[in-house]
Amino acid sequence: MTELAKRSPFLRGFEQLFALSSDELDFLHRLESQSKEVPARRPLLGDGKSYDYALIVLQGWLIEYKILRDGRRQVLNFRLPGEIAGIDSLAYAAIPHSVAPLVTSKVAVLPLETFHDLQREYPRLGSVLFLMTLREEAILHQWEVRLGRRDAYARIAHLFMELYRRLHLRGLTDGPSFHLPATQEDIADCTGLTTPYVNRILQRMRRDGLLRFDGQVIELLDAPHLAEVSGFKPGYIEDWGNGIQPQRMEQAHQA
Amino acid sequence: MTELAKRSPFLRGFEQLFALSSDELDFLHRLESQSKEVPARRPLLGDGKSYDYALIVLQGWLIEYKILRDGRRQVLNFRLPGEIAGIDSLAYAAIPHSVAPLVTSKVAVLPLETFHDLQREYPRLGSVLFLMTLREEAILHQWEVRLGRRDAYARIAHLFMELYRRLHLRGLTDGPSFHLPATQEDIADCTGLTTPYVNRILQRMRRDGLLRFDGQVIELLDAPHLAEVSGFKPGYIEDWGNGIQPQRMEQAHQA
DNA sequence: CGTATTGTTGACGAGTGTCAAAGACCGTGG
DNA sequence: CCACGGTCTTTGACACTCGTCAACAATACG
Repeated sequence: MTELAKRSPFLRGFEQLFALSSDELDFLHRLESQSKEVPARRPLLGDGKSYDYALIVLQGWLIEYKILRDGRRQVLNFRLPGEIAGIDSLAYAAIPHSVAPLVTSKVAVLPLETFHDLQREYPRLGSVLFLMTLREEAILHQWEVRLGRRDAYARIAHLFMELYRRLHLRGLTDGPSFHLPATQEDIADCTGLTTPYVNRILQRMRRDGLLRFDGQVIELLDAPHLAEVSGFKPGYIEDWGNGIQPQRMEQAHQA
Repeated sequence: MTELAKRSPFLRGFEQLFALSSDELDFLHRLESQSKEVPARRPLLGDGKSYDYALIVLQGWLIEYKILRDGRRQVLNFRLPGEIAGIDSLAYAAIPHSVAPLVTSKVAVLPLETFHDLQREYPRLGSVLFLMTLREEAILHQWEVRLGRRDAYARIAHLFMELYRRLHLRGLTDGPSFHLPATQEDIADCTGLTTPYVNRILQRMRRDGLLRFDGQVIELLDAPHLAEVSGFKPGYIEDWGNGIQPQRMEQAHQA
């Protein structure tokens, strides 16, 4: 149990799906062992450039984003501990977006060559990565709906709900609160809004008694109502499919 | 060559990446052989339901979409010939979106079991599907940018450019024209706009001499300018990565 | 030929964006 | 310990893109 609590979120992502063989475990361990700390806000991967590796997030928060010609920015997704950023290096000579940490974070390099080894020699692990990618897609679909068909209030509420649940699955929430190291500008660039407007909406949410924040800690005071106004349903995050249930996180949480 | 021109878009998707062994070819052929015709606009997969199969599109146009509680709709993506709809059945017990054909189309069923066989016995094919999924993701990223950070004019222009290039890769364009079996309401639900507004924008584009359409055929009169105003860059569609170049399509095109 | 679907138009209003300035906050160095 | 500079948040006044609603025209379809 203490043994298990020490698992990185990356390893837990696999163990949620099945028990790892010791070979597989070794392999994943080796991957993680070469981790390095990266400073906040300094891009790790640049749109249009070539890389022969992807990044495994071990700690912290990364964003994937694009900058338009006129300087506007759209955040495409967050990358939380246990997720992989930049796998598209596999499919593209020039990756089609940038990646940067929001705060000082810890990442491990995953060389494409190693990735191919993984696919060849540990097909079960390969399948898991494939599944992870499919779940990524489901998340992106939600981002599309949010951007295309929800108003500002619902967009922000929905984003917070999503982040809360994603973090919760990883044992990274604290009761109804979580740490969100994003500026209002970041939130604006996630939701397709502008900074001043995000500010006004956040104030309204506070007045409505839906949330509270000091510093970078957000507390969801009324999650059910937030879910209601934003049309948030957690299925795409928590439905683990095919009868495989997510391992209970309480252990890690209270560790 | 005539041999090759007869290949389905699905097969060609694989052959763009490497030469198929005869075993692999047989396997894919068997998949396609069980195709059936599906009528326009009648949903094939329903949001929240369970399926033990995905669909390979052989002919026609499908959309993936979500309906919100209040009836609004967001189209998430198109599925063109050669693509697979509903692979998320793999990752979710309840798929998180609906799928429907825009017009009478031809699809083949891909049982999940068969999919697992594929992954096990034809790892190279599995890799291709993985790559396809990564490219899906890049396309979804573009949809996010479009919805989040472009105005109505650019959204529509960008959408048309994307569709044109995606179709072109499959040899489904006709010079500067292509068949788009979507109503203005469909376009509105792709771009996060409303039908009347889409209508007005389309008129402006016509007046600006950018495009023309009769019936469901759209002709791009000034693709460079369309690309310019919408910030469209085709890299995410055509960059085939890792030195693998897309097979020339002219052959199929003029067939 | 009707009848349903799709496209088109108008008047109006609401939701967000824009721009610019002022406060709050926070780390840093003197 | 306070002053300073930078980043982030908050505010206001105003403009404008886009949505809403409703009617009508055109087109496809059976």
